[in-house]
Amino acid sequence: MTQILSIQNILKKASFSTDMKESQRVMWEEERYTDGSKWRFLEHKGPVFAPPYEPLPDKVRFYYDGKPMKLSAPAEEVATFFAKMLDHEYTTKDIFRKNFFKDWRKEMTSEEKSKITDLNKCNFSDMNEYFKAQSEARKQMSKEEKQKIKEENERLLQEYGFCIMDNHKERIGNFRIEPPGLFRGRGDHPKMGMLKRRIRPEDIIINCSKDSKHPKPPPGTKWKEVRHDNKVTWLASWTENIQGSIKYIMLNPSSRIKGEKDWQKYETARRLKKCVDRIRNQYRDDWKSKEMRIRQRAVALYFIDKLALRAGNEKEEGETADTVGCCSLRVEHIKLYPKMDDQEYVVEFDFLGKDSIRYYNRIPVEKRVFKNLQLFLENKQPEDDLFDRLNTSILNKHLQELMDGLTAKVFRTYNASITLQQQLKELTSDDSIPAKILSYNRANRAVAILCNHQRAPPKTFEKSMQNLQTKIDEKQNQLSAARKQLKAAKADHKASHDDKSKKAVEVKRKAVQRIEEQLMKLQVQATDREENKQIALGTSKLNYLDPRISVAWCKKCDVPIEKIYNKTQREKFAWAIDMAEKDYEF
DNA sequence: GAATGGACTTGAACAAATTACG
DNA sequence: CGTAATTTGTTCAAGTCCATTC
Repeated sequence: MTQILSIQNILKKASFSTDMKESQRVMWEEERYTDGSKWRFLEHKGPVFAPPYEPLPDKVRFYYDGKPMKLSAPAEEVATFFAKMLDHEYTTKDIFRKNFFKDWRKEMTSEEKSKITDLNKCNFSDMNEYFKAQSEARKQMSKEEKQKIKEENERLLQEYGFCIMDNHKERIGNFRIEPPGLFRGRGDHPKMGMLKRRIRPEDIIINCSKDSKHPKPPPGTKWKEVRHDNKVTWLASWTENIQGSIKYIMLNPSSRIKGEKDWQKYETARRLKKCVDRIRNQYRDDWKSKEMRIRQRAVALYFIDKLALRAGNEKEEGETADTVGCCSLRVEHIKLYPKMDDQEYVVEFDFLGKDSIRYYNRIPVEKRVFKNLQLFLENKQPEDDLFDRLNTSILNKHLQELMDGLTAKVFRTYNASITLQQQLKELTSDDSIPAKILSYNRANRAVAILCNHQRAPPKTFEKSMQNLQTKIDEKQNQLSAARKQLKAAKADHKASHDDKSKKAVEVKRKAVQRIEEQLMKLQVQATDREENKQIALGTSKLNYLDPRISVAWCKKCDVPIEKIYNKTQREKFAWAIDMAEKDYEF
């Protein structure tokens, strides 16, 4: 309770606002509650369901064992899910095929079931061609047809894409129900290929306020339930059939409820900044503890702090891909090197983290940490837990005692934001705007590397790099040509000393200058792109970097905010754009 | 405490829209 | 102007963390 109250007080003091009028801002402040409720009034139109299945035209055939076969509608629908994915690597994977086939058979009639017994004898290529042709046809549609679709989408957005929460019209994040399809788990997921069933109104729980106009279910259907729970922020939910977890319809990041939460997150990280030295001293001390659980806790916290690792909750074995975070690291995920090249006490990490993204890092650690790790590894098998006396619950309980509201993920936020701030200070030159933006991207990149935000190198990367290089070469040729011309013009002017030739010199000088700038811009672009090959900047920008740092930097360096944040990002960070001055310190 | 459920944030992949280019 | 490259937006899976129950 004290925690909630203190947050409320912070909210009140800091005049949280976007581009609202003063009167509205006061209203916002009055709308914040101390009892854990999230809203007083909530009205919306309910979700938009996936369009019903449209059977294939008869000419599109499915072949079993070389012979055409007409499928019942339910079996055909599931078959189309597979047919659409034929070019995808998924359909070559054993688990995917096995899971798909098992679930597909459940949708078959008994005749189909007895006939179709081997997926390898199924030929979906005709269906696959059909869908390719369809999407090609969609691309070839006339301007008018495309415009019509766009207008229909816009109408749907206007009708279902917004809700009223308290006194504001807010954008909904995901108002469409997920369509049925084949589950695409990441990495080695044991459930990949399973059928994600179609969601019906009878599966949906609606959440809205009692005194609002309740959303109407589609004709002839009913909601599973209509409830009025203002302790939560979601508008609708349903239970998904793959993991049995709940999915939600929630508001867009631009909404008050998400913005305030985001702001709180950064305020918590700033509070960590004030006491991080104390906490670091504490865990360094704990490396010497006579209790094993405390040493483990302290080493794990060191990793979370230094390497920005995720907490690492336990996962149910066999239900998901085998991935780990800090607390769930196993012996097989680290290697210890007392000496490596010219460094001492090197730890090599190699494991699959969230989304089965590989984390690989070699890092020298302090001797005490190294000795502790050796101790933790004693008498263990590769598949044993590295921190056998620790889990995220224990760790977070400890962190809560060190600072109000502190959890493992706050370190990620804190280290990301503080790194951006430091890097911006270090890297920013008083150069041209493109050079400043390169500096910003480099600072952003340092954070993305810290957080291990990777992306698959774009398919066309090599080619686009080459194209850019060609352009640079061309520009260089242009430049030397322009310089020659300038020289000639100067000589001409020296000879004639007339106004006309003087003007010509000026014109040529300008031309050289322009080309130099263009060349510079291209070179900067090439550097930026090369450095960004496998790094994804978006995730840290959206989730880890206190936007006020970026806003302040833009103001200080005279960089228009539009160069850093696009429209959506400006909407999400409206509160920060409004709040931060050029001297803002994280 | 361990297991489970629930709510919410984070994350890469993919699709659509927009911009750059020949 | 049409096409290709790039950026922006959407999707939905996969985490974190907290509350509840036994």
